[in-house]
Amino acid sequence: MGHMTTESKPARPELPASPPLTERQEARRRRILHTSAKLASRGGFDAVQMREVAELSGVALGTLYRYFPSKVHLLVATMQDQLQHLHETLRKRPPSEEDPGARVAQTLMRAFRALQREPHLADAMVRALTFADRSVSPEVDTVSRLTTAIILDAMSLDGPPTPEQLSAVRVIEHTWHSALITWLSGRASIAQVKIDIETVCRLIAVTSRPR
Amino acid sequence: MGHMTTESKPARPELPASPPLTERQEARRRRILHTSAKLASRGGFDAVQMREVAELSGVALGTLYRYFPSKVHLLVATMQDQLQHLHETLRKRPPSEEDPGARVAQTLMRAFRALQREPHLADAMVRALTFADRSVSPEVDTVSRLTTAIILDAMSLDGPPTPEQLSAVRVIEHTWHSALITWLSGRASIAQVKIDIETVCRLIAVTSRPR
DNA sequence: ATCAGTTCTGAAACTTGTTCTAGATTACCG
DNA sequence: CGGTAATCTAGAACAAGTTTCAGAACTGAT
Repeated sequence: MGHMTTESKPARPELPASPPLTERQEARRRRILHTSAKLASRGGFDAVQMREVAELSGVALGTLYRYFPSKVHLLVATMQDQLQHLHETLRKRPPSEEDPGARVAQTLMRAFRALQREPHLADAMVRALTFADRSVSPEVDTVSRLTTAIILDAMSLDGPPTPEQLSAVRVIEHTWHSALITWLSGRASIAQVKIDIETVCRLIAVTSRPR
Repeated sequence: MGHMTTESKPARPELPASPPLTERQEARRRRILHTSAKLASRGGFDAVQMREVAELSGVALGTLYRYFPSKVHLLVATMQDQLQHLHETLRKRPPSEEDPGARVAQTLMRAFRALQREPHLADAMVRALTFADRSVSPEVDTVSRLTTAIILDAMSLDGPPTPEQLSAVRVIEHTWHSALITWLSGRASIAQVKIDIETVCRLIAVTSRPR
């Protein structure tokens, strides 16, 4: 995979992020993300080829790399994008269960069903996420924050979450990502993922009750 | 990363696995694994370069690929190897805690400290593990079974584990892998990983008690 | 409208995983 | 020991991620 060295970079001198993007730049960015999602839906991680993304987006390869400094950056950004949509969708139909743990489980299973409809896209995004090295940390962190927000939303707590609840949420996220990976690589069935999610969601009850 | 297509392969026709290896073949395999671990210890996933592994192992590139059909296969096999060692080491000093959950947490923290001594090696192995696609499933499954065995050992149950306990162990494994990734990519501190492990290990208490 | 600086393009080059091929070596069988 | 099939070697070739560079197009300020 080319270089992908783990060296520290001198605080990326460019990147169209700090200065606000012009309209055409925003459009380019959007076009690239769209192409990326389309190719990913077709054939997963391997099907997203930088040259092809550039070509289909009507952009030079160098430009693609200016917007997204690596394939992993691109796919993580794609995931951010998709997660935003998901978050909005989920917001509209809040979970119906009573128990907070059950609500979270229900929400995650909804998300899981959405991923099942686009397994290749899921593959590309999740693989990129777990393969990301330190240079992608900020972007991965954003994804993580989004996921946390979705779970906390599902819990619909009265007040702010306790540290214990936040720990439980972290563990739920861990389980969620890892369970997805086992499913995507064919080592776990859908039913198994469901069980794992339901199992980990019991932690919410544990951390809500006084010990 | 070259090809790495996701297509199904025709049930690998060769591979020195089914027929027992000759002595020289066993030696070659061992040499390769050793080189792999050495390079990985130096610079992580990226530092394990197939040409260099071949050269340092005194083996042609084609031979390396005959023994390990991809870089990910090689690194997962390396992980298998390391896990065996770890398992034996852990067996010698069983955890001292009373509570099963605490025993598991203690064991995993020991393993974590071992990984901290070779963070680059840990990086290479864990990244390979989570990046593995379907073609590596059998090997990844072996690693998973080893990990399960280590955790079950730490629990030192009286009888065979209940299905609920097995679910808890699965979730613990998920958390373990994912927490390692966040640590390796610099998004979580050692202390944070510790908290996550301790949090998830509470599930053992939950699933041991009658509900 | 012009100029300077940035951004974008097109194309080649480079890196590393992976595959392929022709010829040597080795292992095993009679 | 001789022959044959499997294995190994050396090296080229190929694929896809990444970098680089010269020049065209665009932007913003004057």
